Amino acid sequence: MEDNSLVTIRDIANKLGLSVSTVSRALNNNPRISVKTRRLVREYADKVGYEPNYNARNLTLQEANAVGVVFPVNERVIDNIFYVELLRGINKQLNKNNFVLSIAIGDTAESVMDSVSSMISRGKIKRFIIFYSHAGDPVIKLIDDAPVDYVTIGKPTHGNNWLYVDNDNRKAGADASQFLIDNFNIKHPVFIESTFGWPYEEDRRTGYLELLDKLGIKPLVFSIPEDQTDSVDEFIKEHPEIDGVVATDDYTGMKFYKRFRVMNDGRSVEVVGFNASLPKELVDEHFHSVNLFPKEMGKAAVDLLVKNDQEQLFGDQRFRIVDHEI
Amino acid sequence: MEDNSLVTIRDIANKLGLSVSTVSRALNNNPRISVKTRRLVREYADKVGYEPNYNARNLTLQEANAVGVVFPVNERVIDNIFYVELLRGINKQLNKNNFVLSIAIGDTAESVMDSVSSMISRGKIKRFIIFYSHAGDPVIKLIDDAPVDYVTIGKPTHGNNWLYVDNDNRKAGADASQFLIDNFNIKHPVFIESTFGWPYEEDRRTGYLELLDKLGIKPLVFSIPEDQTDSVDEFIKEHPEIDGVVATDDYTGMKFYKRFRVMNDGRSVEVVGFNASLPKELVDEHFHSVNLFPKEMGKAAVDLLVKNDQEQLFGDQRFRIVDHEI
DNA sequence: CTGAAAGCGCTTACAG
DNA sequence: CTGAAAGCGCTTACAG
Repeated sequence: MEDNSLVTIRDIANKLGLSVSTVSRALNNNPRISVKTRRLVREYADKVGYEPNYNARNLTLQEANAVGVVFPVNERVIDNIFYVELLRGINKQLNKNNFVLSIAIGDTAESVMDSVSSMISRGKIKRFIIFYSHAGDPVIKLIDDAPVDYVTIGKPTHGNNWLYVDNDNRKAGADASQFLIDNFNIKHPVFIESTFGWPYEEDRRTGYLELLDKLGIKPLVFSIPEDQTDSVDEFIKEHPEIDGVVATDDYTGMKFYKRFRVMNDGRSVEVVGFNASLPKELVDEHFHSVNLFPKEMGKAAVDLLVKNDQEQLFGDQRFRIVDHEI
Repeated sequence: MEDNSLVTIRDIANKLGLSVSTVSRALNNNPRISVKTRRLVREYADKVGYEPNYNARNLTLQEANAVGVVFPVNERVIDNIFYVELLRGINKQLNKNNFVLSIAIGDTAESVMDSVSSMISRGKIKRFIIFYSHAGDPVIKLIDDAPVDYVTIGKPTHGNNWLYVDNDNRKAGADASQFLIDNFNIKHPVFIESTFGWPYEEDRRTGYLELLDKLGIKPLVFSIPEDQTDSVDEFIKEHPEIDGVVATDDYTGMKFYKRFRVMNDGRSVEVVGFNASLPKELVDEHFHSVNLFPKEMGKAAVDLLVKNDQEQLFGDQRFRIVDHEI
C-alpha cells in the first residue's frame, strides 16, 4: 500500500492518459466504458490505493452516503444494550454498501430534532433509522414531513404506513408461553405488561391469549405501573396460583420477579421476558428471555433503506420480519 | 420559517447585492467585514433559513466537521449502558460546535479498522473518540499512526501519551471503601477485581489499599475469573469474615454478590461497584455503585478535541478528570 | 467508447 | 472594507 492520501481521479487520469470523466465512469463500473479500460483503471486505482472523497461525491450528488440513526429521548437504560446491538447490525451492513453511520441522540425532543434537521438540511442525509415507533412522536413527524426515507424499529400503530422492521410479536408471545408450559409444566401463566400499551405488547399479549385459549387455560393479564409496587404486591397476593410469568420485556419481567420473590419468601417462579438483554450473571436460572436478534433487525433496516440487487426479491413489502428464538 | 432547502450563499449575495466572498466571510463572522454588513447578512440568512452545506464546506476545508466514535469489539453487553450515556454527552457538546457524530462499531478488529480507515481517507474525519484505552490495540495503533487527533475514554497504560478522559479512580476506590465503612460499619471489606488488570482497576485497588492502610484495616484482594465460579466459592468459604465488597465494576460486583448469596443461604452483603449501570429494579438495596458521570466524560472528550475559547483555561493538559459520586 | 466542460456550494489568497 | 477568481474532487449531460 502506497501513500494514498493525495490520489484523486485526476491523478489516475493523468497517469493513464485518460480523461477524468472516463476514470470516474470506470470506477463506477459504467458499462459505457470498455471492459478493458474499466479493468485497467480499477487495477491502477487499487495499486495506488485510491480512496474516493465522500465530501466531493456527496456535494455533486446532493446526497450524503450516510444513514442517520435516531435514539429515543426517554428510554430505560437497560434498553441501551439492545440499541448497541442494533448499531452493530446496522453498521456492518452499511459498510458493505459504502455508507456511513451518523447518530442523533439527545436529552430532549428539541435537541434530537435539531440534530435531525441539521442532518437533513446541512448534511444532506436522506435516510434514517428510528429506534422506536411511537405514532405522534414529534421527531418522527419531522422526518416524515421531510423528503427522506426512513425505517422504524417496531411496527407503527394502526393507520400509519411507513417502512419498519419488527419481529412476529404475536408468535413470539405464543412461543414464550408455550416454552413455559412445555418445559416447566406451568399451569397458570400470567402475562405482565406495562401501562404504555405499545403495539408490540399488544401483539405479545394476543399471542399469549390465543395460545391459552387453544389449550383451554384461563388467562390472566396484569399491567405493572412504572413507579409504585403496592398494586403489584396486592396482585401477587390475590393470585397464589401463579406458577409462570410471560413478561412484555426483560425489565418488566425482572421487576415482577423481584416482587414475587419478596412476597413469597424467596420462592422462585419461571419467567420469560423479551430481548435477551440481561447477561446471565445478572439473572438466575429461572429467568428466560426471547432473543429478538437485534443485529439481524439492524441489517434488515439497512436493506430496506439502501436498495440492493436482491431488493427485487422483497417486492413492494413495506417491512421486514426478523426471526426470534427462545 | 420559509423554504430553505435551496438557499445558498450565492442566493443571499445576489439578493443583498454583495459578493459571494463577502457573504461567506460575514457568515463566518470575519472581522474584515464591517459590523453593519455582517449583521445585515446574518439577519437575512436567518430570515430565509439559510443552512450551510456541510459537504461543500468540508470539501473546501479538506476536513469533515465530524467526530468518529470507536466502540470496542468484545465488550460486555452491560457496558453498552455506559457507552450510550457517553454518546449522549458527546453528541450534545458536538451539536453546540456544529459537529456531527459518526460511529465505528463492528464484530472484529478488522471491520472496525475498515470503518476507521474509511472515515479517515474517504470521510476526511480528523478527530476520534475511542471508548477504551488498551495499549497495543490495533485500532488505536491505526488511529495513532494517522494524522488525526483522538481522545480515549480511560487513561492509557504507562508510557503512552495520548489525550484522554478519565475519573480519579484512586480517589474513587478510596471513596467507595470509605462509603462502606461509614454507612454500614464494615470491618472487613474485600476488593474484587477482574483478571484483566486494566489501569482503572489498579487505581481503584490502590485507593482501596491506601485507605485501609490509613485506617489500619487488613486488606483483602481477589481476582474473579471471567468464566468459572469454583474458585470464587472457595474464596468465599475461606473468608467468612467478609462483610463488605468493593468491586472493580458493577458486573464484577454483581457476579460476586450472586455467589456470595448462594454460598450463604441468601444472606446479603453490602457491595459497591462502579458505573451506576444497573437500574435499581435489577439490584437490591445492598448493591451500591459509584456514578462516574458518563455524560460529563463525553462532554469533556469533545472539549479536548474541538478547541473552544475556554480551551486556554486548561493549558497544555493532555487529559480531563471528571468527578464521581456515591 | 471517450473527452471537454459545467456545476455542486463553499473558502480564501490575491487584488484593489 | 469588498470583490473576482481559483480551487476542493467528484458526476454527468452533451458532443463526437
